[in-house]
Formats: sequence, C-alpha cells, structure tokens
Amino acid sequence: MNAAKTPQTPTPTPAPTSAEPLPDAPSDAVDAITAQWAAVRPDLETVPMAVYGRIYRIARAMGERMDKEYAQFGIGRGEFDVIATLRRSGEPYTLSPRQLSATLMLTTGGMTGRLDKLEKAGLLRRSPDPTDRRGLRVSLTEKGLALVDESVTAGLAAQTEVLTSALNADEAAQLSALLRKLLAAH
Amino acid sequence: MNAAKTPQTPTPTPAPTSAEPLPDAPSDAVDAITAQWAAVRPDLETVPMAVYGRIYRIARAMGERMDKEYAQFGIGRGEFDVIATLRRSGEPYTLSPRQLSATLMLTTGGMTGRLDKLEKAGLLRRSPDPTDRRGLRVSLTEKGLALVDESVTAGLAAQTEVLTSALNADEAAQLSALLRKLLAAH
DNA sequence: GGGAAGTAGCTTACTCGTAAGCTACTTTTC
DNA sequence: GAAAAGTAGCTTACGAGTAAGCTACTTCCC
Repeated sequence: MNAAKTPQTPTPTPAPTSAEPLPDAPSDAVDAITAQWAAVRPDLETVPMAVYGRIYRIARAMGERMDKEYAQFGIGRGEFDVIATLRRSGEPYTLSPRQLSATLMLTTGGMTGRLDKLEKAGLLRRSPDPTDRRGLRVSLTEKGLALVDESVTAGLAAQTEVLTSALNADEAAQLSALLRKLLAAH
Repeated sequence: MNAAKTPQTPTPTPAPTSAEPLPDAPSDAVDAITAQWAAVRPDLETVPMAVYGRIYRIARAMGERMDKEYAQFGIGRGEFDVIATLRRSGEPYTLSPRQLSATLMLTTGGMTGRLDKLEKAGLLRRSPDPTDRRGLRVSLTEKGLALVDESVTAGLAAQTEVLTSALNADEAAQLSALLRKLLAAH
C-alpha cells in the first residue's frame, strides 16, 4: 500500500558518481527517487537528477507560497509580475504591453489577459501611445503603486524567511553564486 | 526602445545586504532586476530575490529543454513523469492511479488525462485491481518500458551536459548539498 | 511617394491543469 | 449486518497559458 518502495538506507556508494546523501544530511524525497533509479538503472548519473529535481521542487514550493502571499492582496503571481515590472522600471511606472510581455517571457495573448484583469481591478491604466498609434502605454495607478509596494515587501519577507531559516549568509551567497553560473549555461 | 533600463554597472555596494555580483562574475538578467529594485526600493533584500529568481529561471529553462528531449519520443514532460515513476518502482512496473497522482502531486483528474493519453499511445495498460474492485492497476507495456528507458537516458544526458558545462564535480556536489538544505526548509 | 515588409495589440481555438461533484465500492462502527 | 463514513477513479466546469491569425499602423526602400 506504500506509495513507493522506500529505500531504507541511501546506500553509501550506490551510483557511479560520488557523494550523494552526505553522512550527516537527512535524506529527502529526492534522495528516495535517486536511490530508486540507482537500484533499477545503476548506469544513470544521480547528481544532475538530484540537482534539477531539487530546483524544480523548490521552484514549485516557493511558487505556491508566493501565490498565497499575493492572494492576500487579491492578485495572482502572474499579475504581480506585471505590476512589479512596472514598479521597478521607476517613474512614471509606464511600459508598453510589448515590453512587458518580452520581459516576462509571455505571449502577447497572455499579456492581454493579465492587463485586462489588472485594469479592471483599477491597478493600472491603458492609454494610447502618443508617438505610435499602434501602441499602448500601460501605467500603474496610485492604487496599483501602493499595492505593489505592499505585496513585494510581503513576498520578499516570505522568501527571506525560508532562505535564512535554511542557510546562513555565507551559504546563501555561495548558493547564489553557483546558481548564477548554472543559469549562465542555459 | 529598450525593453528595460539596463543598469550599466552592477554598483559595487548597492544593497544593504552584501556581495551580489562578485567582482569576476558576469552580470545576468537577474542581476539587472535586483539592481533595478535596489535603485527604486533600496530597503529590499536582494539576496533572496536573486536566489529564487535564478531557481525559477533555471527550472523553466531546463523544463523547456526537457520538453524538447521528450518530444523526440512523442511524449510530454507530464507523460514522461508518469512512465518514469512506473519504471523506477521496479518490476512489475505497476502502480495504482492514486499512487501515481500522490507521487506526482497531481489531482486525480489530471492523472486520468495523462493515463488516457499514455494508454492510447500503447505505453501503458489499465487493468482492474484483483483485491479491490474500486481500484485499478496501471502497468507499463513492453513498448512503454523501452520508451522510458530511452527517454530517461536522453533527458539525463541533457541535464548532465548543462550541469557539467557550468560546474565542476565539487561545485555540483556543493550545489546539491545547499539545495537539499533549502528544500528541507520548504 | 507608394508598395512591401515589419510591428503592436487583440481574438480565437486549443491544451492541460485544478476543484468539485459523481458513482461505485470498501471499511468502520454500533 | 446495516448504516455511516471513507476511498478510488472519472466527469464536468473553469482558469490561464500558447500558437496562429487578424486589423491597424509604421518603417523601409526603391
């Protein structure tokens, strides 16, 4: 009835590739998965599997946490990203839909939907671009500016809380540096 | 016309929190974002923002890469996850839909859709559970077993390629350990 | 200066997930 | 051993994204 074989011992040296569940570190769900793979397919590398497996899970877990934070302000993560992009672009908090969809790696169709929702909520305003009649300018309203300032603080507090509970300042800096190198390879 | 303000210099000490774009490290899109925030909201912590920003982007980039790998075998990432879970559970490569949806953190409705598609493709088979008439048993077919073995190898090769191009073995192990600690806090 | 090519934003059709509700069956409890 | 509660899997309604195609406008280029 167990959901899956639970590998009792994360076998000291199960894979061809070195150190996985270091002696002191407690084993987690990802260790269980790599151990299962090592049992049935010992030819597979477990380190990359573990790294990306954890990245994927952390991204998902923090994403859900962020959703909850932003829900307090009546917006979703997607909407937050839009108003946050406007906010950090500085005064007058104005960008075009195209700039927004490019920055957020979203199709224009998806952006139209987000802007509709935010405009209806009174957080931003669409106005014609005076220099190009094809285009629009999207600006944060007073209400939008106030809301984004509150919600970014709340969201960041959540991230900070989890990060500092897990890692000290040195480790966090080290992690950031390693992730920068990894991201550069993508 | 630029999509966003491009911060020329990642200012040596812009934020209250220490070392961000280390002297040698090239600055990336995430550095640009944190620099923008530091300019308009200098009270915000930039380290957590950078860590989670990079985690999110790496997860997304590798996700897209995986989609391409699996597309060669005619499946998507979601379908791959299902047959991979069956594969690593070991012989007889059989689990219930409930076990699968629990393991993959998916609703039962979502699992029904994935199973429909995989069954139609001949990669797995649904049969009644002999001990519980409410339940089903989902098993990999010969074809499914062969396909998952090929696709897991291809996917892992892609992950290994990117990881080893960015980090040496020590760094990768270090990253894995830091991520384990961070994941544990979620 | 006029036609070709490019760009901006919106709409439509489709995909794939969730949430909630359904039926069928099993387990618990008195 | 019958009623109540729980569990398994499917269906339906809905949400939010993509891809492709549309119209309107601008820019390029001869």
